[in-house]
Amino acid sequence: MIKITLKDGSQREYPEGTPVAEITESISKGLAKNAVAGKLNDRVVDLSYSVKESGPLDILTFEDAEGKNAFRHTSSHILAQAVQRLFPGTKLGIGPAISEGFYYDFDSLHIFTPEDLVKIEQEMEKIIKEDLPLMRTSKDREAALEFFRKRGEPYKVELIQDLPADVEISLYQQGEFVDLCAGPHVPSTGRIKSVKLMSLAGAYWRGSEKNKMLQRVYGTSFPKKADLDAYLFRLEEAKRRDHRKLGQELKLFTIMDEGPGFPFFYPKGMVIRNELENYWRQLHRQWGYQEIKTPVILNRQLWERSGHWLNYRDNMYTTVIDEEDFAIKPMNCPGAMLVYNSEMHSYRDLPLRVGELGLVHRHELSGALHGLMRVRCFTQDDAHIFMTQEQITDEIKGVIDLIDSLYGLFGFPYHVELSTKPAKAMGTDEQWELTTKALERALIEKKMDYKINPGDGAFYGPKIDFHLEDSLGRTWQCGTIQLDIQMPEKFDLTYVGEDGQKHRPIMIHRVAFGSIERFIGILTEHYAGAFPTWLAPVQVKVLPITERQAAYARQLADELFKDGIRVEVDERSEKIGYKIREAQMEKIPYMLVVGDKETDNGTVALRKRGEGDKGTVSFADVKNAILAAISRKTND
RNA sequence: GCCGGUAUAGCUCAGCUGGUAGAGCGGUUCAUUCGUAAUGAAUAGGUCGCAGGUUCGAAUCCUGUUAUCGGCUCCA
Repeated sequence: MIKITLKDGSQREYPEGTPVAEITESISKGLAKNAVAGKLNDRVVDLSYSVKESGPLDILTFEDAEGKNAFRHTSSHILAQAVQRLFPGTKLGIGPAISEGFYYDFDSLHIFTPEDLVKIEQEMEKIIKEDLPLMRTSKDREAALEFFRKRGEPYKVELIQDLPADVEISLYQQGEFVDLCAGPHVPSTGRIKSVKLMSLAGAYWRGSEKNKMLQRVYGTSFPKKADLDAYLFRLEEAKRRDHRKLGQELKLFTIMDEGPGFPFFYPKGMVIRNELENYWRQLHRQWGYQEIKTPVILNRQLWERSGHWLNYRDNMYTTVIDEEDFAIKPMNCPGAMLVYNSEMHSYRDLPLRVGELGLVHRHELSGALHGLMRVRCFTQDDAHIFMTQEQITDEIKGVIDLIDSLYGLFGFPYHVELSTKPAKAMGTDEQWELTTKALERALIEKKMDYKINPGDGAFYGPKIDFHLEDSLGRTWQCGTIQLDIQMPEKFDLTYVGEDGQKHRPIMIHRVAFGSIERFIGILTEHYAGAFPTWLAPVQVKVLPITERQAAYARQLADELFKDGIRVEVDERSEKIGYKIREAQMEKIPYMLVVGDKETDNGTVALRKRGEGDKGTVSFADVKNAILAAISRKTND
């Protein structure tokens, strides 16, 4: 007999070799219906797995991450089976489950079209109806290689060859279809109730551009049709929030053919930018920063000295001036170095915090461009902090606090990653060790959860990256804190210590917004275009019901304008419903409707975004409420 | 950069198998003066991304090119 401990702590005994499915059945019929896999002694297993050892057992359903994985993974096998039925000779790449579904990579002479997806989906539904059981078998290495060679699956052969020697090679079979797979899987294809193929894409074999490009089919699946519908609805909602669409509709920015990756900002987008920058300056003043501005174009020698010419050349735009090479800055640091070096510094000046809203240009691959999120020119809210070794931890902690307060203002969830030494890097391992440890210590002292991102540091130093989560669940790197002892050496930075000797400062590079452009993109999606009043391009719209109230409307607007409020009057001879509809679509936070009644007694009929008609109120009260919302930067 | 899709008026899109361009919104003008998400009428606006080619004839077919969208990170 074996002893099984269930999630609730209760223990049950079963004869050795009882399948997980039977154990599940004995616990609850309902659970058995929803079970997709088991987790025995922390190992995920099939429901058909015969339990031979005692230990804790979790029954996984679609609600569990690992259960979802098995469910989607089986879905990908069904996809591959359908494709091989419809397009015989198609070679299989890999077909894993991913966060929102699954994919399978195929090598086929036939180029798949969106119409094919419909046919494949129908074939998949057939396979689901056939309710084929999935059977696991294992083979030794030679037999497995032979098996896939015979079936004409070169990619599977390559995968087996790369498997570690001691690992069990398992196959899963459903009907005529067999795939190399570690599992686990749901017991039969009939369990996949609702499946949908989403898109087609090219993908390099094993993710390397040196390899052949395969055709990838993306899909998703759910145990219930309603769940699929809910998922599709969420995708639609995400599309409605897409900053590229909203940016166009709300006239915030545009990207034209004439400047791929180089965004234009319209007046309304500039309002948001300027508000963000104003707040940024206010915040940095509080945190003891100074501000500078360095040139966009600087000569080649500088970039050679900083190491960019050697390490970052592929991403840099260059130009020639009077027969001399120049580069358009991809980073602000070398300029800041020159500023630091332009005068002598005492230890009394340190830490010296120098900020710069610097416009940088980087050559990104054309296929990587994406609205404001991935561009070829953007404004970094940069700063360089020059300090002594003793000041490192406090300064890093200060920057973490600054960034946290900035993100908190918008209510953004974020997580932190620590990126370590990349392949292409300057400096010794000891230097990297020292700086990486310093960053880590600050994180530990701040009691922050973080994940290590190996090899993703800047070429001059390790970094702490802040990743925001947007409305699509994608994460975007925004803030970053980089610790650097390379640049101060390259530029021979010094300060005079208490001892009257010259010493080498250590430097922090850091950004909080990251890129103002990207941050605006993220904000747009976050608020679905309904920016809080302090950021809204137009904060108030005064809507006279007829021409008779035009003078009163203008008078109100003037008063608001004098107090710095961004206000417009809609004096067109349209019906009030039409004016309201338009203001609503522009996502204006406050509408002041004025008719004869309001004109006569000096009031307004307030309509607030998201709240609708608030009735008649005194103008002074509304004005004060608006001013308060702006100055407190309320998330309204 | 690579794979696939897309490119028609300011915006969103229609235009079947090739016969020389259409709607709605928006703009302008006029009428209307209206109480909480679209008043009516008239009118202007496009060398169909660009360059070649096939054809009597190309928005439509072919080639190239540019931009854009999705993907190329999730590893049996």
